[in-house]
Amino acid sequence: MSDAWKIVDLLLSKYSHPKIALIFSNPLELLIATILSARCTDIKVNEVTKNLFKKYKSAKDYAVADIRVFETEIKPTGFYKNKAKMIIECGRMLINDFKGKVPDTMESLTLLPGVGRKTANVVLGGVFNKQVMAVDTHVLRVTNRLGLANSQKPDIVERELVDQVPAGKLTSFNLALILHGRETCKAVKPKCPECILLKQCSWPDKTS
DNA sequence: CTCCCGATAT
DNA sequence: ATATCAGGAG
Repeated sequence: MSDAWKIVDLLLSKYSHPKIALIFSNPLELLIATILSARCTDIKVNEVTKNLFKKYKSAKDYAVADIRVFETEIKPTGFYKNKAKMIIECGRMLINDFKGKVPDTMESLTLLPGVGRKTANVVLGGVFNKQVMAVDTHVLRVTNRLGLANSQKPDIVERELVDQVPAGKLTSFNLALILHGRETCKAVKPKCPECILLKQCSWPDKTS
């Protein structure tokens, strides 16, 4: 696939310096925001965290939180009972096993409840300046349509992309893919006619 | 594989 | 009515 570099360049020229849509000001805030973002729009997460982060400023604040209160505070993000339980346990584990600080390795991050490979990669790329590919629903859909990936399994797709994309551009390409997935290569009614990758795309869109 | 959860778009 | 939304756990 020599198309990969071309696609990377085209997308990065459109989204020159892509940023994470989640609002945060430190590693802990990004970790919590990313856990909350599971199957939820970033807009709703930002609404919730705007108030949440005023109250919860350290791992200990989450560790000692009242679960009932916390559930209502994060309710709009959905799956709130699971997320509340996981985030509070996450705070406890950060205190007990990581001296209250968010770890900066994949192995440690994925030990935390509610943190899978995708969430860990968001944190690694977002605040620890690592070159990573966090495969979420957008990345999965867009790269499969483009022919850059051929799998519905996120960890397989992650490896396929890491193998094809220039190492130094992984994180920015990751964010550009998400923006492209949200604005153009949408799950429902994609805007193929206005897509800058139309020529490199192998996806036969007969619907629109 | 199912479940967790509810708002929004079509 | 149905699909989808920065997924992860059991």
